[in-house]
Amino acid sequence: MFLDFWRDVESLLRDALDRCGFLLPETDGKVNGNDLMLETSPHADLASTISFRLAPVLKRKPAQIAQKILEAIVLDGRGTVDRVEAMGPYLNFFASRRFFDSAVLEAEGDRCWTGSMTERVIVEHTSANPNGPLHVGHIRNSVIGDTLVRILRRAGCDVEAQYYVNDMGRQIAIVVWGCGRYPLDGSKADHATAKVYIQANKDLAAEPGLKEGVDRLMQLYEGGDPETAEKFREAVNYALSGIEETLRRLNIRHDSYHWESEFVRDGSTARIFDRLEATGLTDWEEGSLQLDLSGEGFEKKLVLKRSDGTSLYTARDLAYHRWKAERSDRMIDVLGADHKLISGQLKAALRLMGAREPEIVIFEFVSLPTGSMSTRKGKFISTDELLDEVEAQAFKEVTARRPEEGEEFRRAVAKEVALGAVRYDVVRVSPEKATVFDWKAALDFEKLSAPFIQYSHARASSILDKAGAFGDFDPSLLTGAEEIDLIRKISQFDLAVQVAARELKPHLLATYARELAEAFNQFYRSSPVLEADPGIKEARLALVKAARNCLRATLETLGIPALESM
RNA sequence: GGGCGUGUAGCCUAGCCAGGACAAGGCGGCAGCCUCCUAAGCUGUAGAUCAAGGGUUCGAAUCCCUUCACGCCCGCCA
Repeated sequence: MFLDFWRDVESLLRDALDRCGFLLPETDGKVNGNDLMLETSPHADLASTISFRLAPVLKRKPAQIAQKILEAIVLDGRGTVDRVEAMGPYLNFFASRRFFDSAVLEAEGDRCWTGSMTERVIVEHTSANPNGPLHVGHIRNSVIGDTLVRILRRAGCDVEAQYYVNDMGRQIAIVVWGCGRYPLDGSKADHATAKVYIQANKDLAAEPGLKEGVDRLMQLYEGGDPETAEKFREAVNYALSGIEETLRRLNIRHDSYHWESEFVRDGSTARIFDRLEATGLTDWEEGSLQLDLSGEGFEKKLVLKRSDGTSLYTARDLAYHRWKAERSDRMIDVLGADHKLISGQLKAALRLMGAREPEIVIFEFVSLPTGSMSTRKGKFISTDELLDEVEAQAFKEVTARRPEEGEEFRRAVAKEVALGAVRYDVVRVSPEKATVFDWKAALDFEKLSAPFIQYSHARASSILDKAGAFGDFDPSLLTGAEEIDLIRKISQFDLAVQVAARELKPHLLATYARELAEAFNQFYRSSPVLEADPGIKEARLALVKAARNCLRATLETLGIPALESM
């Protein structure tokens, strides 16, 4: 849809530039190949500022250049471009009626929501330590990760979502050690694990000599002691079952889980040591194996193996990344800001081995008004707690708005609204922004929120439901400003998905969703559908259906349920 | 101390990477709209020296430098 229009504009503009003999100046960073300086604009469907770029080279005024280019543009009257204007230095391109008509037809037919990307992509996200429940800090990882998975799938990619299970770290050894001292109390698995973990940490802090017991467990596990392995397996699976349950509430599912220990047991971590030693950049210092990354801009050496012979996280992670590289065209890791340095070192080490590097999506932290969260100290708001709270609030809202409905309906709607609200609240903010968790904002269901979008979808569904089947329609009757704005927004779905997928920025799709819902609500207010004259009525019904389909595709891509009624 | 990130109306955020047409939304404030397809909606209005200072440019929220504030990291933790 909109991408077709974009391509048509590009080719018109390129031809015109050729005709004028204007050579495009070298732009230093044309990241997305947009050397024609095209952008969507309030003044046109697409606008180009290319004249500004050409001005210094041609030594002429931008407005004159724009005029010159305009005169060289040849419209054949059959494509998606209707007309071009030069507004001073700006070249404004407008889509044709044919374009809007076909956008309505395609969207109404509901078969136009998948892009043409074909890469195999592995997205690793969440990967929280199985030592407690997901807290509101982890949600950011999970929601950004899952939304990226959905966006890339929508763009056409073959995506596998992976959870990298840390079963070899100290935190887990502490859990296993703690389970030997305290019983799990029968509460939800991840929460029960956290209680043991928190208590074990208190004991360790109070009595430093106890640390030896934990070290011993780690050595036994890395050495492959069967009895110890069984204890770890059990503890990790137990905690993981609770985490999975929470992810399910967030509408998140991983395609596969990969345990760190797999990469020790199959010898691939040992091969990492060999490969890195072969670079000549490693050293044995006091019995530990260290990698010198100063050539890659890292001051401190990276320790790969402890002096007791056990491997460190990064070493195992290197093996995991080599494994992923063999099975994908792209690897994407979603990581918290505290992983910035270590992920830079990981990439550097992969470079040294001649292996492909992952693309890292970093998100900044979510903190509480009282400070940062900590599983170890038991200082966190769990995702379960948040979802329960938001669901309760949503139930109150539904009850106030739809008192006539039965409890089952209101419960079901509250659940979907809460899920949407939480996901949208996380994904609408750009990942590099640190945020402070705010109960009031989390419980607000107004315009800048999922319920706003879900509500638009429900309104559209309700109209279609009341109308029943409708016959032939003529989209060219849709000429009102609100109608055109809505069609334009619908047509831009492919653009929104492509940009979000290319730049790995889920929040762009959140913005698009808000704009789409807004366009629909404005249309809804200004244009009666069921009461409209014959002809207009069918055309508007088709537009409502197109909008409903587009809203549904958008919500689905955000992992938010599209409700028929709320 | 070094590295990375952030700083946009009372509050929360988009725009910044690839500089251009009036700095865009939401919350909160004020004023309107339910004899009409779900008012979780729509319309209008007030509110911003885009942290501060300097520089580059025809043009800077956007690029460069300096300063300040906040966050994260600098472990034989993950």
